[in-house]
Amino acid sequence: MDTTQRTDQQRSADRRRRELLEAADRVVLRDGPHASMNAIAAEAGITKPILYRHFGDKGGLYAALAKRHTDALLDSLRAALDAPAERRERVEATLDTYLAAIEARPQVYRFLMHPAEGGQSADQGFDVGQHSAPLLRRMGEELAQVIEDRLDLGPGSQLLARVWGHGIVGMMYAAGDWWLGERPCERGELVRSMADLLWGRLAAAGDKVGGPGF
Amino acid sequence: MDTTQRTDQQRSADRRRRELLEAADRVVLRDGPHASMNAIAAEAGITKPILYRHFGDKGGLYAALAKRHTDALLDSLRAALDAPAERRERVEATLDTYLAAIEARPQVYRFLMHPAEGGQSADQGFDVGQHSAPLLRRMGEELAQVIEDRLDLGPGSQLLARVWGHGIVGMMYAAGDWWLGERPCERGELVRSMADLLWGRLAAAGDKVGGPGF
DNA sequence: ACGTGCATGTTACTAGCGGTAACCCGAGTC
DNA sequence: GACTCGGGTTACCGCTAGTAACATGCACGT
Repeated sequence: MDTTQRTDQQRSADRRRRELLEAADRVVLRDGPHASMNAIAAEAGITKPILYRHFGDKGGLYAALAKRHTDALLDSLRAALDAPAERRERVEATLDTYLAAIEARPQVYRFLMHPAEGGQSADQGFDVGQHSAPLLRRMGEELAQVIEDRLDLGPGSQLLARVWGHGIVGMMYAAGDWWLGERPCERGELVRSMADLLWGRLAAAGDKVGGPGF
Repeated sequence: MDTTQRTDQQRSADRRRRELLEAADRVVLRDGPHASMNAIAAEAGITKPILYRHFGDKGGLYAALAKRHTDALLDSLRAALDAPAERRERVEATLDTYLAAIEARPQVYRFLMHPAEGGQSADQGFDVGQHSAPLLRRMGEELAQVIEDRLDLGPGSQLLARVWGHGIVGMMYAAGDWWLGERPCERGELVRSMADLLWGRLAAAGDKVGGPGF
């Protein structure tokens, strides 16, 4: 096997792949998560079978596409999480970073959270597991790792960290989604409210007069 | 218009509708969220156009189906939330009820969280809003109402309650989904870990030795 | 008794999707 | 010049959601 030849080919293929991904990106941003393979191929100036040669199937293309955006988002989240500041400030910065991202590019967000179900081949056998968006899982695991690394949680810390990682990410997700739809307040206010929740204000709050508390 | 006649017709139509929904239920439970209209019609012993006459389109059928399950789940959650006990106990009971539900019937859960995207007619115009599952939204609003009714949160209580409602529901969702996929622990342990998070243990935890805390 | 609505049901179709087989062509190689 | 081989296309398959048009049976008014 000719090694340099092989690398040349691979480089060319990789360039093509990136071009195709960029075209796909444009289409998904324009048409939403239901962008068809035909449309993507047309945008890239080619026809379907090439896409299939490069990405296997629609799920493969969408996975590749999602990976880019997910990586980018995770990078900025890591940056916010690693900043030199108090814990509460970091938490707020991370929440704010996430919200700013979904606010700035809602279509990307929508695509990442709803990878269009990926056809029926993927879930034949009905595994149930991993039904939620890969982005959520990855964010959850990442946050869990940080929590476990940095916090002293005593026995059972690993499990606790993972539960919290996924839980906090879910909180961010659901509250963010609701906020994005209704825009009931400024971003900062939402951030503060969520941080308050994480800081135990739910447990500390007093009952309202007139009945047993929640 | 003959009123009794009309009610008779309506009652008959309603009965039929319920039968069809039950058939659809069986198919969705068996085949997952991608159950086709053909399959549902076959299970009901009829053919497609009847389904379309009753439910308009696939989204309508799925919405009707989801509403039943969502109502049922929300009823049991309300029961847990309204039990006469301490706040922490109630929170744990509610979390446990939710987790027990998704554990007992994962296919239903999967269906409720991923209503198969509902075709492209629904999101033409690309609203972005309300992208997450209706079940999440409804649970969030419901919980928000309870929080607002029962807790004394001072100024801005309404916004705070809604953020927390959606946030807690999201936490439950993501952690539950992860747990269902990996089964890393008993249900009770997950419940306790989440309650700990809500009770402020994240803020209270000490830094690990060797660096600035999270 | 007889049409006339009207709900219920069917067959047969369209349009579009994901995915694939088969062919096609130009560039490099012996 | 024949020969392979990567990049590309056309034309198709099977499946889906959704619909139009046709059939059937039961209640009604006259």
